[in-house]
Amino acid sequence: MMELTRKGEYAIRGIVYLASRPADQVCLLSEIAKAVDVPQTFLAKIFQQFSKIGLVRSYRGTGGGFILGRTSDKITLLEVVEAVEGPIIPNRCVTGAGECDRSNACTVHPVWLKVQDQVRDLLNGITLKELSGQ
Amino acid sequence: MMELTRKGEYAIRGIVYLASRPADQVCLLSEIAKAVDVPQTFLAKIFQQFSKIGLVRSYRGTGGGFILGRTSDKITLLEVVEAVEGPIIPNRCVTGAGECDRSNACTVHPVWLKVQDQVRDLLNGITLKELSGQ
DNA sequence: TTAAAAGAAGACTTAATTGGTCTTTTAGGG
DNA sequence: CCCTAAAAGACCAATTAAGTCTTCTTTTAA
Repeated sequence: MMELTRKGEYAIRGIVYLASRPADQVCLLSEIAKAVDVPQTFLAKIFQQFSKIGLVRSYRGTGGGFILGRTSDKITLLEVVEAVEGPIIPNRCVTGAGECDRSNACTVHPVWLKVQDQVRDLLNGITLKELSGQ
Repeated sequence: MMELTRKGEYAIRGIVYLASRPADQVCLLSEIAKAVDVPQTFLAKIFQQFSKIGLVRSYRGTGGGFILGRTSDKITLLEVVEAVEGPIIPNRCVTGAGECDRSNACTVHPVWLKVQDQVRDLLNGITLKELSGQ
């Protein structure tokens, strides 16, 4: 339970590697994929998601590649994980509206809320800077 | 991410219902399934898993059914969840031996360990007694 | 204007989830 | 001793999700 998918694992590996590179120079996807041992085609989609929400900035064409969208101390592990895995929701209960049709009886509800909070807090306290050992 | 599967949801619903019933009388699977609105065939498998690890005790034949394997204050939500969803492991890293072949570089490892600990602690602190409102 | 690179869409494969069915075992009651 | 109620167990099937690869488009520096 609670296992990260490959996608999430790859996402973390990839962006942590990017964070470990000089901040001012673009990094090829092919380089990242090779360095962290992830299928490049898969990593491409992951970085597209990152790009859409500004976690990374992309440059196309010759000399293109990726750089971080913000400095590595301003990007949290929570953002990275949620970018590709979706929001952290231990149970349909905690999503709110109508999802928990048994809400009256659902005594488990508050427990999941607490789990959600704790995990989010913890992941939110970790930045790429720390993870990349800079 | 971190979402419980149906199986986990059903498992909780089912055993919480059982905990809400008189402790000294066996309860039919068909009754539980109907009460918590879960396919009986699916719930059967879940309760078989419960039975194997002693979370519930089963009686076959006429007048058979299920009762809790221990009193409801001695069964935690963690046990229930792990019984059907497997151990709480946010990332292959924390499983130990060889799973994290990149362990040297894996700075994320300790974070997942912390997540694992926190979630396990929290779920371990909740008993069926509380959940069943007794 | 061409080659390098990311963006986008989708096809395909494999694995997990969510059930169902049918047979077997166990136990109680007439 | 048979019949019936109930869980156990072994399969099986549909659906969904995960993971991977392919192909084509768009952008842009040289």
